[in-house]
Amino acid sequence: MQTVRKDIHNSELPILCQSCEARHQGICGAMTSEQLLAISKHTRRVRREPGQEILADAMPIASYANVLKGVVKLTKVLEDGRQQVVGLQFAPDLLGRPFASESRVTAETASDVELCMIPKTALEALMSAGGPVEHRIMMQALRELDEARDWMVTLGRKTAAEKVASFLYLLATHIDPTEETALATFDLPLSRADIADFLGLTIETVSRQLTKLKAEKVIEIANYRHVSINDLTQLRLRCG
Amino acid sequence: MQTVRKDIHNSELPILCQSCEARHQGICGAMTSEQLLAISKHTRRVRREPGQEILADAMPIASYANVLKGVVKLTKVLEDGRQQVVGLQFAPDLLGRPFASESRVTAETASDVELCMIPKTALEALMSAGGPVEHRIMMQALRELDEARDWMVTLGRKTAAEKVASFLYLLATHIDPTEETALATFDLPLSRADIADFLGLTIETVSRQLTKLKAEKVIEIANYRHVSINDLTQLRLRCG
DNA sequence: CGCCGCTTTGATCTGGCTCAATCCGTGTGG
DNA sequence: CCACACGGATTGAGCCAGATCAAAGCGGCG
Repeated sequence: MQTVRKDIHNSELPILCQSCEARHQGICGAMTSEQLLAISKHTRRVRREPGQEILADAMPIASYANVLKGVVKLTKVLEDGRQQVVGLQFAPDLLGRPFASESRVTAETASDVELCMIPKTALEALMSAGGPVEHRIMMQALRELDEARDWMVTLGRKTAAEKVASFLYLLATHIDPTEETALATFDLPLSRADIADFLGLTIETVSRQLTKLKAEKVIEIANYRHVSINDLTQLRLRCG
Repeated sequence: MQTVRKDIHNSELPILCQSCEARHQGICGAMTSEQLLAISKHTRRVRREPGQEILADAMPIASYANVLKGVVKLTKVLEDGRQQVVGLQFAPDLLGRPFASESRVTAETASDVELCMIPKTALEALMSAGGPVEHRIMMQALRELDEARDWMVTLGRKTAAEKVASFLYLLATHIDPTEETALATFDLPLSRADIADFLGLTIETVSRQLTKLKAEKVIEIANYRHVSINDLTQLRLRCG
């Protein structure tokens, strides 16, 4: 699956960075080999199980983190406990709010996740240089803004059936960072409760809509988690 | 109302920029007087009535624009015509998607609006320098991302009553760029239809919730447009 | 095997939508 | 100056998509 890509500078690169997805599309792709070598002395690769908190809302951020594998959900809660997932981060997204002392969201692992932790000071030193690294981070922020606004349409104006279809379509097109086209089969990285919180629905409604898509042969689900998309065009059509 | 603020460099500044809000909090605040003088030769101050399109979705962007006065709504539509307002821009926000050839949203004036049009090439030249101007634009993008995610909670998890209260609270705290505290009285810059599209509700529901807030003495409305907030704490409490 | 947590399925309820009538402020023409 | 028409806003009645409440089903793990 994960093969080491050709890179003319591989010989000068830290071993761990050589096969790293972030080296290509992620922010590390904007660094010179010298910068990469320097920062790699401070980074730390970690693995997290589902349901672990990475950043807490309104808490100081000690580290940024590159998502290397798996899915991280960004959530917000109301005082009374109502929750909304406000974004999903896939490899090779950078986690952490640049230029803010505290996070504005809670970031939690949804699936098994691999992260590359980057100390706040180390990354901010690279950013303040104001070169290609800051630019790459800005591009990610702008992309996230576009995605957030797309999702606002889903939350505000789509039916439950359209919401669930949109969610499956989003996963199919985002879950594999190396793949350009939509994936026909994958494991759901989110529980029904997480999906409900992402779509602004209840668990029961999500379940019923999935059952409906299954009954209509658009998708198949095995073991509650493993999804196969039989008809991607049909799915796209149902996104509203 | 609008007074000329003290600025030690005023004498070197273009006349039009001297009393301009964007000179202070907006992107122009990040420019040197030389840059400001240079770019001011290309900018053009325009006035627009409500309901005018400034940027069209999926269309090339000819110009960026600084909002100097009034409110601009950013909208997206589904094929079947369902519409969602995905953001409101107040002075001194910059309008236009940086580093994209086309807009991802439609921008339309909601109220009477004053804009400072900046040709695409002129602003992008300043940005590619990568200095404080790009940084200031990045800060705006990050703030807009925070706001979009806050609004996702409103769209996905709040009741109609909470949505309307949140909308009024948002206006009270954003409509006047010079004022730090919330405004107790202002004119609604959006029609009931626009408000409904912002909140993911229908016109009728918005109207009923406003009537309810009026009946409960939290607000007053004159002429359908002029709002007075009697009890800001009460309003805040009703935001969920 | 038996418990536990997640998911599905069923029955009922309700907040917000739909459809329809009316109101009201504004602009227009007589 | 008034009569009238028009577009946005309000109000009312009834309905339905999705929420809520409740009861199984199922898979994984000790």
